[in-house]
Amino acid sequence: MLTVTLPDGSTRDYQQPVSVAEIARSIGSGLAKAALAGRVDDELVDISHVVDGDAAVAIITDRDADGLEILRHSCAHLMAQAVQRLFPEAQVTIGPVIADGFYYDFAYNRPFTPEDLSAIEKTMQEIVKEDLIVEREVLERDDAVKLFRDMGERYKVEIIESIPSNEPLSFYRQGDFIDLCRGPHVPSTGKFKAFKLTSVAGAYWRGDSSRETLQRIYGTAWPNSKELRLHLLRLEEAEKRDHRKLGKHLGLFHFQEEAPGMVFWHPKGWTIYQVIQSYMKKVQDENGYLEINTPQLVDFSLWEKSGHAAKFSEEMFTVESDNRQYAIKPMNCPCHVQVFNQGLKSYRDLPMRLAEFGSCHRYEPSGSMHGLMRVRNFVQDDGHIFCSEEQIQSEVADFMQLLFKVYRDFGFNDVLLRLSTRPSKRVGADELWDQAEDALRQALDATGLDWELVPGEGAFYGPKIEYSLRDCMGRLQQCGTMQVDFFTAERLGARYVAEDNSRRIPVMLHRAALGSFERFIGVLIEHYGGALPAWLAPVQAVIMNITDNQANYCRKVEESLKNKGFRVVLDLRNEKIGFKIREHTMQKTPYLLVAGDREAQSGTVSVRKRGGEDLGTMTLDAFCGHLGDDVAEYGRTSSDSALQQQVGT
RNA sequence: GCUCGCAUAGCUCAGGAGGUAGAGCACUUCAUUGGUAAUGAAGAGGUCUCCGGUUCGACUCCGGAUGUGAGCACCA
Repeated sequence: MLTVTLPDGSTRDYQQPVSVAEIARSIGSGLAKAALAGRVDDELVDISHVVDGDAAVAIITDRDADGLEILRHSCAHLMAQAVQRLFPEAQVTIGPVIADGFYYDFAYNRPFTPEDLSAIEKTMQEIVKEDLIVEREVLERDDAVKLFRDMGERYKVEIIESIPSNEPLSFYRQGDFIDLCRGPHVPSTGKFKAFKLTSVAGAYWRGDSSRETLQRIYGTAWPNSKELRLHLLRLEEAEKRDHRKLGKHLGLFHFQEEAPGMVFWHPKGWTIYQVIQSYMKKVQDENGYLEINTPQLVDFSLWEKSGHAAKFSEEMFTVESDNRQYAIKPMNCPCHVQVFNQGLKSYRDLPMRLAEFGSCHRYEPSGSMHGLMRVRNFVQDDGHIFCSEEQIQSEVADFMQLLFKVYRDFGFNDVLLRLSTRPSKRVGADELWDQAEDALRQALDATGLDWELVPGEGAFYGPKIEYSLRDCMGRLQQCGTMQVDFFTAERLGARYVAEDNSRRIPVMLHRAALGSFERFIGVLIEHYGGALPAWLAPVQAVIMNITDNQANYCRKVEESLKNKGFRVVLDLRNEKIGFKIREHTMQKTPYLLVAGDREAQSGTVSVRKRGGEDLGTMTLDAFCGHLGDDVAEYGRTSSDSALQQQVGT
């Protein structure tokens, strides 16, 4: 006799051990059919799993997040089986679940082509029709090694051999295909309803660039074809919002072969950049930062002293002049220490917050560059806070307030916080790392927000908090950073006089809110799909005449709006009004002002928003008020966001 | 940097057994002065990314370089 408690709190008694599938069947035949797996006392299991004691049991279907993940993981197996049917020489390696789908890496003597993908997809459909039972088996490690060695699957053998020998290993078999897997999996291959193979790419075996390249196939899987279609639609939408495409279309910037990874900003793009920069300048002023500016070229020896050359010399641009080796600065920190070092500093000077819109050059690997998102020349909204150990926490907390305000003004309410701790290659004593990591941990806890730990991803000189924005497509964009550094100040000889007249080494906090202007603008363009809010829009309003009669009136309107500080342009071209409306709508100008004879006579403008909304005819003053309000709103959206409630601002 | 693609007019893209190319939009000119997402006509515009090779002949085939795309790796 055993009692099973279901998620709704109800209980069911069974006379003898019972499988999850049987429990599902005893609840209802519909559920039995939909069952993909089970959750027994918080552990995910196959539906064949037998419950032999009192337990809390939930039936997992594809409506469940876990169920969808299981479906996708099983779909990776399905794909591997199909690949091996079509290409018996292909060796299997690993095939995990990723966001929205899965991939599987194969070792094969040639890359897969798009034609191969459709063939594989077809074979997958066939296997689905065959509705093969998926069975779990447990093998001893040595038996497992033998099994896969006999099949000639040397990658699997390597994986199995790397697992401790005393662990029994589970395998899943479907027809003639067997794979090492923790599971659980769907009960049979008939359970898949909607999947699609999306792309192929090379990937390194075990993620190690010194090892062989495998052929990776990406796929996506959903509970039904409608959701699959929606997903594909979302991908299309994302493609339309691609900042590289919009940057060209809206005339914001360009790249060219002579300066790979470096931006040529056009007037409109540069306007956006300048608006953001003056906004950040203001925010920093209000928060006690002192803006500075430091040289582009700095003798290589400084980078040796700071420790950057040892780790990044390959990625630094260098210039030789007068037999001296200079580096084009890849970062601003060492220069900021030089500013701090001028004059004897007292504890009374701390915290000293130095900020610079610092242009940096880094020789990024060619394959890593991506539009504005990853470039070789970028400008950070960089800042270094020199402080005492006691001041770390409040400085970190203050910075977070600044950061959340900034993000909210740009229209981002969802921020993900991650703490990256000591990497294997690092400088300094572990006790200092303990201290630095603790300081950040406490600062994170103090926000009351959730945060994630990412072990081993810190900078070589200290742990860091990374702030990622969730954009409107649900993607995470890492922008802000806060890093605690106990080493650089010491290496570069920074000292201050403490209360007891001793010389102490200041702690250095490296911080940026936007990260880089380039990347941040890229994120903004994609987040807004190019339709930037009025405060950021390079052109806030366009004034259009209907016939030449109103040209002078339009010029007056332009002048008066410009005098009020608005960014407006005139369009007096000899074109029909519909044509002009269409063009400026496509250029995503927030406000389209039309002036015909009626408006010219009454001193008004007819106002249309880029979305097509007609605000009617209003006086110029009324429009100025409207636009002024809109600009003052920044990009702030829903006032009830969880983030705002939690940080209480 | 690695794997595999891609590179044709300002932009978006066609094209051809290897015989130096085409559309739409944009641009210029002319006509048109029209009230909320495309007025009409004409014109101009190209060393088909670059360097080699094969060939009577290469934009097309082969090799390389550069840039770029999707991933991977990297990211102070």
